[in-house]
Amino acid sequence: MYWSNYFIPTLKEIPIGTEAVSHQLSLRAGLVHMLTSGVYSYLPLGLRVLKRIEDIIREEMNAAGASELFLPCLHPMELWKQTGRDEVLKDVMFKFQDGRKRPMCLGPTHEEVITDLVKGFVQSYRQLPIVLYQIQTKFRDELRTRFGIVRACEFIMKDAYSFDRDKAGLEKNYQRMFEAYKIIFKRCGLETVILEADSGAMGGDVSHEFMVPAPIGEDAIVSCASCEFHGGIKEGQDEGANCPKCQKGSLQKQVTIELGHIFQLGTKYSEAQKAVFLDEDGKQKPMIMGCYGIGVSRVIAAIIEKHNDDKGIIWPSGVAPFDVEILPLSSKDGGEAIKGLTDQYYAELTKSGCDVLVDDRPESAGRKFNDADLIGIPYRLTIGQRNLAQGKVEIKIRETGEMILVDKNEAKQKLLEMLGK
RNA sequence: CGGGGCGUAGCGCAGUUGGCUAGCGCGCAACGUUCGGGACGUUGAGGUCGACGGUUCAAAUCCGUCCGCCCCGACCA
Repeated sequence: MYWSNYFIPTLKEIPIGTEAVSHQLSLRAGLVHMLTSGVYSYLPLGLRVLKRIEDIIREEMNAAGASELFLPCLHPMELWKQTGRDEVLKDVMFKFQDGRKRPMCLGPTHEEVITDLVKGFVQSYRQLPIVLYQIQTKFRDELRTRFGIVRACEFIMKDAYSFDRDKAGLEKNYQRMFEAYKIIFKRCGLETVILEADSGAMGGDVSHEFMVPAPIGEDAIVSCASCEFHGGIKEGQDEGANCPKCQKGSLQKQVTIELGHIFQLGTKYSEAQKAVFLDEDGKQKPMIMGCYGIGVSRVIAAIIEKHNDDKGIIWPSGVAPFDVEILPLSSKDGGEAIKGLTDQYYAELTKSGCDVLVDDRPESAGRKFNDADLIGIPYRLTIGQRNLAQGKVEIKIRETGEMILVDKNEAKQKLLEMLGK
């Protein structure tokens, strides 16, 4: 991709009305744009990151035996009445009437829709278990939006649902999802704290939250300094109190962002919606359900929150919008050689499976360097007359700031090694 | 939904005890000079001062109502 032919509107100054680093940087690096409070467009660079994260999620969900589908955003209120959640969630639902005067809402979550779908196709225990997931926009009428895409009215979520014939099956699927989540967040460059949690309006008994400690979190937790105990702050432990688990360490307070939440739902929805199957013993039973969510757009904010410096974003390689940025410097003489080499690297690296961005804009060196630091591509290949006169080009590693001069004929190989391609 | 802050050009801001044609920096357009860490000069385009109403000879500035955005809290599948 050539920058001059792409759309990366970077901002030099910090936008007004932003406090969170991730909010500022997602705006400044041209990742997202606010339409109105809590409603964001994803610009090309932001969309690339989103797709990288989605692909990681897809790989791990598929590996865990889940099948991807895509459910509607438009839901008839009739469906929500079946579980009574039209009342429970009435404050967060965007509700309206369609042209035929049917009461409708924009889906804030999809338990009712998926249960309705599955019950129509499954009659026998032989068809279970089933695990389905989707990556889709959710709509919640948040009175208080927060920190840009961290808490928005319209956001992207991965939601998965498991259907089992018995509790043992549910526990097995739950465990698989639990393990998949750990891998997903790790691949996104995030260290998570896993917490046993309340099921809230979702219902069910067992539930775990995947939290990332960050200054802009919405939930406070306490962690033990000497064992791996974590707990919600609501449980009443004070900072500095003795750990209830090991009795030795003192509790430290942390603020966290919730990125994932998984639930063992049981039969709450299947009973209400009559999603039943005929078991081996000839008896009709409600399906045992679990649901598993990840706030995908929120993951972007968490990554930026954890991976940045005063110059900008530092993308972990697994989610970076590009692998390499080639930065040719304009020059009075030698311009042709620089351009030729740039195009050659671009073609060769692309052919080798790298996503490459070329900053071919006729801008000053300083500006291009600063923009490169801001958008945070892991590796930068600088081609300038000064080094080229010695037959060298420069590779800069965004994370460490390390700069390596390499022979121009070895740059491609070196980069492929660094990228592990 | 309670409390606080803010709203002047695409972005960041000044101007607010009422007073001339509303200003600065960045960005943008043109030309020239530059070219390894946000270059320089010259010229230029760009504004319902958030909206509506009021006070006044005169309102970005004072008063009222509303709208929008941000932060804290309540809420949060």
